[in-house]
Amino acid sequence: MNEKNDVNTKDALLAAAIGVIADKGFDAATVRDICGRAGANVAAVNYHFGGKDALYVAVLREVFPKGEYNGSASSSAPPRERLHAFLSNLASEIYERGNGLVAQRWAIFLREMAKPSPNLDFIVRRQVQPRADELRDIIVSILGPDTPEQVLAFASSNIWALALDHLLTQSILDRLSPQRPTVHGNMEDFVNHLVTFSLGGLHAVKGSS
Amino acid sequence: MNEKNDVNTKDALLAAAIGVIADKGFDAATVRDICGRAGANVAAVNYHFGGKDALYVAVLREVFPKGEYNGSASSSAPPRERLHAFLSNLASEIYERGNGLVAQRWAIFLREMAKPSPNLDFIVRRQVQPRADELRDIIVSILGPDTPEQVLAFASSNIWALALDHLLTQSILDRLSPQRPTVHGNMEDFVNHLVTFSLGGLHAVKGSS
DNA sequence: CAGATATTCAAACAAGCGTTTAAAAAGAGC
DNA sequence: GCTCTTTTTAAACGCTTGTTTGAATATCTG
Repeated sequence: MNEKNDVNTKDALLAAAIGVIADKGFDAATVRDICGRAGANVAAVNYHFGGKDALYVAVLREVFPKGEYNGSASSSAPPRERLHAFLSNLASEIYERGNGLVAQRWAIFLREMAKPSPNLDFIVRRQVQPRADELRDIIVSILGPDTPEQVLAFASSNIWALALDHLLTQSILDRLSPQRPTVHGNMEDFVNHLVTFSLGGLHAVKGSS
Repeated sequence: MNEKNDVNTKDALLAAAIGVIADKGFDAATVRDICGRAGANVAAVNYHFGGKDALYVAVLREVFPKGEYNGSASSSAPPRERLHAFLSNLASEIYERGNGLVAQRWAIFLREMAKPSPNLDFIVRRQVQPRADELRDIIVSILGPDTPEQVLAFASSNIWALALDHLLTQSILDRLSPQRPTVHGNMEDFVNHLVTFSLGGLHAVKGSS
């Protein structure tokens, strides 16, 4: 059967694939590169996973585990605190340094967002849906239950955009103002700014509807 | 020399390349596809441009012409009006329907943002810089000249993120809430919402600094 | 018209891709 | 220790990519 070296090779392939795909994206990642990093033969991917596409699916199941996200704060907490917990949690994940699994998760998510594959549905279900549900709940608790659907949709998009911001525009900002203050060194400032800006925007929208 | 058929073929190649690259991105675009659409031979790209990379440079020079952007509103107008003009102009460009040059411009910009090439510097200089300068000026006129640099940088990023939002997250939103109200049909609502939300956020940030 | 130049074309090239093959190596069960 | 199954391996396959080639065609020049 399969016990010792099998598991090692298969796991090594999976780990290598996560790294390469997070770095270069699925299209640019080559089977030879992945097998090279895993110390395995070129044919290993096909033997253990059945092909490059199937390996990608296995990678996504590993990187986006089911039912991992459980919310940022108690739903009974005051709205401002809930929003702060939500944004703080999101920001610390997105802007985390290093090559940990969380960073790779958002890197893969970003690439799928820019160039969707059939697997984006899966990623959205695992990664975005629970957070989006929570955010919507927080917004309703701020704007009130009678908020028009369109305002709710716009506001949700707005706060998502604010949180994802640097993830998406980092390449631009590097070229636009290379000496700008980094987010990493001012994470607390950044999150507080986000909360203040978001709440200001939400209240303004609430008053005008 | 080159007068009739040369110009025709060269222009046809350029037009075809713009379309294909805006659709699929530079990497996924093949010279055979481009030449096919242009009704030219496979060797035409190398003959007229010297290679695929050089063709891409020519495409970018065509799509991002120099000195095209002249600002959205008079700098003497009231801040709210300037911000409205700025966001309205940006939104109408980004969310414009059809395959016009403006739509292709933002499509190429999005792909470069997600996967930067050495040419992103050029695009930023032509496409982003003038708008970013104007936006910064508008924000200063709202927050005041003594605003800390960090707040200014954060606020600029925030409003850029709000404007680019749907361009970046459209693929997500399609999967998250397929029946959401479209932006295209409510452009005026959307822009007004953006202005209100942004001003609310800015004033909140101003008060807390 | 002739001759030089510019352009098009079918074909081939080298390199890289994911995948397949068949034999060698390693391990499991008795 | 021997047999059967699982895993690894080097080599090759078929395909697509961007690019090159050299001959054929078109265009311009004097």
